[in-house]
Amino acid sequence: MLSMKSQYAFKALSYLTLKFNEGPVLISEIAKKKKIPLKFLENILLELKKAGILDSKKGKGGGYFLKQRPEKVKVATVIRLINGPIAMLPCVSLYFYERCKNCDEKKCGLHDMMVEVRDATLQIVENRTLKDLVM
Amino acid sequence: MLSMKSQYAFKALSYLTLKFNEGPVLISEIAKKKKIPLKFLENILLELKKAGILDSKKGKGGGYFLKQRPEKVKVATVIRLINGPIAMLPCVSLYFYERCKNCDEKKCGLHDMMVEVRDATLQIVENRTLKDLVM
DNA sequence: TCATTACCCCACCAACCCGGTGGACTGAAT
DNA sequence: ATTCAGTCCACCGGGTTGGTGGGGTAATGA
Repeated sequence: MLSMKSQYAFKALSYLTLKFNEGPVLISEIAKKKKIPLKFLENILLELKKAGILDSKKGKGGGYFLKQRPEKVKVATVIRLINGPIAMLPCVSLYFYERCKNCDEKKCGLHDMMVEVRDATLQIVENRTLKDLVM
Repeated sequence: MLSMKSQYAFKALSYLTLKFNEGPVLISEIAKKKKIPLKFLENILLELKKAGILDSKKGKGGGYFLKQRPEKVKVATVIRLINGPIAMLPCVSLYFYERCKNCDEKKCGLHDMMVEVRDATLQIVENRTLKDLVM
């Protein structure tokens, strides 16, 4: 399941997508409109900024805004960044791979099935962007 | 991600599937063969029994065994039991549904996408059984 | 320049979950 | 009665989740 943090991230990003090209948006505005705890949102936005998804401007008239066009930001990227692995097992994860202990991947039925699940999921989240979230 | 507990559950169930119709299997045998901490495995098997997937026999010659035929036990059932929801959001879960707060399901882009992910996943795990894990 | 604005950063918190352990008890078979 | 093996319950350390508080610092604009 996606954590609260991930859900907040998507809400905030949706909001910033709608406000794309309208200049910086205050954290407090996003927090209020999307009903996200202010300080918690601060952390999330900062993390998204460090990952290169958002950018910010300090001082009066400052705030956060999308660094890239909404259709350039894949949903999968955001999930991996804020929530972690998309796959159901470490041994089938593309970005967070870890070998199974005591289990031969070559002939593990669970492994094979989870590869299928992973691919079916990626098929969707790798091909959707922030733009799709607000349409 | 599936928890260790879930992975242990699948390992144990695979083993019991191979030993199907050979009578009760000792917890200690499963623990040893599958390298699962004994006491932890105890809890897991008990949970699977309470859910009607396994049955057990006490005393000498006792142990655990599958209550139903391996092809009758869906992977999805085991995941839901030991790991919890399969969906990525509470508001798209079929068995663990919870309403989103401050988010209209009718027009939430994330919601719609997660319904797709859920269905793609269920397509797989609802149609695979313990038997498929050992083939 | 200088105050204000608003992001930046760090430390901390309670509650919960995960992975696992210890010990006592109960029921069945010999 | 004894032994075997599952049942039950309580507990535990450590990590994660979902926050909160407070001060620091960079940019703005008057």
